Amino acid sequence: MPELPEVETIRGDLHHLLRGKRVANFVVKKKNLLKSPRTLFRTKFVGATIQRVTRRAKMLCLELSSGYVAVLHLKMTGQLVYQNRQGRLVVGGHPIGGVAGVPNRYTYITVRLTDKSKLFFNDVRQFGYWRLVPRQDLPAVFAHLGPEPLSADFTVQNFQAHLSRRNRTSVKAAILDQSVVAGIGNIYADESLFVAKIRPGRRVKSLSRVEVQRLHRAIRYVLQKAVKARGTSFNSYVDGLGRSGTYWDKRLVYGRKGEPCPRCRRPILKTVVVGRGTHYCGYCQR
DNA sequence: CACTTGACCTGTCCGC
DNA sequence: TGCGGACAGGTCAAGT
Repeated sequence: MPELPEVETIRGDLHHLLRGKRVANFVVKKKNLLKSPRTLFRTKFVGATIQRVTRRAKMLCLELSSGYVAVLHLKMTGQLVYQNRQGRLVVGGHPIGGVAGVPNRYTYITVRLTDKSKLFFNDVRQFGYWRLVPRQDLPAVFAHLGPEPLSADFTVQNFQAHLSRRNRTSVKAAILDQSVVAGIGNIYADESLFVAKIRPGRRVKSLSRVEVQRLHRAIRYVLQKAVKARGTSFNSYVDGLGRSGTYWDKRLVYGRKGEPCPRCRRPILKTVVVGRGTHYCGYCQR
């Protein structure tokens, strides 16, 4: 699931829930999900206080009093579920229902805090990971990433410069490339290209200056709208913290094959671009 | 060098 | 109902 809006939603919730709490215990049931040694987690994660929760691209960072940062990636199916000390599952301070049995058989990491609350990491496909890196190494860890699309340094000029390094690919491949823009995934790529009225398979090189401007604007518009909606979720329980985002209802083309285009009412088409399911309007997008 | 494809895993859905 | 195959929101390494 998680692209920038979903990860940002989870970040905000977790920041309020975890800030100032100390890690009491860390249990890992699948060690392939750890990209740093378990012993490092025992010495630099356990016993440390979580000072804040931040985000870069689709990664979450738990910034620790030990001078280390836990860097988490949810990939396709990773979930973080917080359980308060009474055993209730909580989002943003409000108890929630609807999360199927947590912990469950896909709970591969459990963090117990000293106040008896817990953070569970579930991941059906086991693509997600946790790393632990010294804070001063973060710039190197993120060195390959392009600009944050919702930050001030994501200007048209900056976007153009990063895009032009992928002149020969499709524009969809380019905006999915995290070194061009950080945080866009398959859903928001299709949504942004629809708003910009550009076909996903167009070569980057063929884009006019105006089209690049439209795409830049569209990316910001779509991501902002999705963050406000708390992201997208596919069913009642899979947003990262157990509550569903509402962007799913607002989506324009993604997952709408055969449905009428919101602009011209012609049916939305589905093809494959860069090996990914791709939805677009064959009339509105050129 | 730039770009595309396969691999990593498991679950679900669709057609026969 | 069972079974095989395609597909799923991400990203690498390996291949062309």
